[in-house]
Amino acid sequence: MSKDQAIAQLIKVFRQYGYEGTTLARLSKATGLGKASLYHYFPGGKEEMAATVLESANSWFETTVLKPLKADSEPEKRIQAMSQKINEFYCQGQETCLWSVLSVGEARNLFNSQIENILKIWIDTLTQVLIEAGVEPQEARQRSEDGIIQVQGALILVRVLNNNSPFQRVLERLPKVLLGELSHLQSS
Amino acid sequence: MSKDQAIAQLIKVFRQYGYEGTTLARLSKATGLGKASLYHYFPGGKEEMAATVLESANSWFETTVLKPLKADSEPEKRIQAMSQKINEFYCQGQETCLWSVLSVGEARNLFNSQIENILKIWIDTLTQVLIEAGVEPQEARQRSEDGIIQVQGALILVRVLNNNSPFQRVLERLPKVLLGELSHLQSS
DNA sequence: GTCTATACACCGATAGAC
DNA sequence: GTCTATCGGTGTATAGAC
Repeated sequence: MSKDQAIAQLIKVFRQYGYEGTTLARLSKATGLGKASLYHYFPGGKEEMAATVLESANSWFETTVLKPLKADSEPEKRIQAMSQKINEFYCQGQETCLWSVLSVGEARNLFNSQIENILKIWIDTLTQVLIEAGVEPQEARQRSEDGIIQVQGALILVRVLNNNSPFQRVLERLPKVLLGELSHLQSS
Repeated sequence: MSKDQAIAQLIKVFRQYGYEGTTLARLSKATGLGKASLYHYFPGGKEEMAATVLESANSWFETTVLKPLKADSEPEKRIQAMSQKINEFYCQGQETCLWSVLSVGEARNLFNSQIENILKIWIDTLTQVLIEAGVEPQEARQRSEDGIIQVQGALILVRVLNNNSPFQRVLERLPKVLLGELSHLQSS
């Protein structure tokens, strides 16, 4: 198993159990590697594994979700592309958000600056698209934050209710919410 | 220190660290009681402490947040009262939601049914108020879910960005969002 | 690179004195 | 009720054979 293949398995464990709930035994079982083998790939141990997994997720997010936002097509198209990729990123809402689970407890001290960075980049990128679509800058920023709020909140509801339809609903209307076609959330 | 006073301290630890990140050492430090004293109050150990804390939070939520929703005043007033109490419940957004942290990892197996119950009651109660306010039943349910989604999502954004203004904004407009005064989220 | 074996700290939990 | 002392188990991490 290559390092990249291992990372793909590790991320599932951190997502499901959070940082403190993730044990080397679970990581070992998920990858099929012994503990000592994990330390061969990640000499820094659990903390390095989490950091690597987070870096990998952020990188995937930037290239797959954010890059299409900076494309040269109409803002509407870009936002729809983003919504689709978000759906993939969270596996139709069935997967917990790595960022939200790594922002609690001790993990917060270790990783929150990385998470804060990527989230701010997301907000900024989305804001820029909305501005290009003709939305006032301040309003654009609020709507961007609101869109992300809805995605994150829906993930929690899905997890608790064991039903991913709220997530699907949020994603489907996300373009309209952002572009204001529902006259939604105008600071009014 | 009485048992109720102890519970008030325990809840802070579980909120901050989640279930697996909460250790008896931290619970002991937060309450000022030795581990053995904690076992005197909670013979079932950490699991019983978490269950008690969750039960206490749910009870507070039902009497403080949900009861006003069933009052005999206008729906608008009731919803505004709810928003105020939610603000208290989450300490102006500075406190993590106990439900969301107890719905990950192993804690999910132990507590999610309790959390699912209280969340469904919240949705149902809110839906009923909106129906009384003249909203169509299906639309009322969706808006109720959306309101809760926004509260939960805002809490995550606040935690990651170290800035509680998204939470304040969500709470301020919550009545309008629910009552549809922003023509918000009509299934259109 | 992967394994078994192991070191050492901390975990949840208990015993028993006071 | 609260404490100190301690148990068995598990946590992270390492050593060393292959």
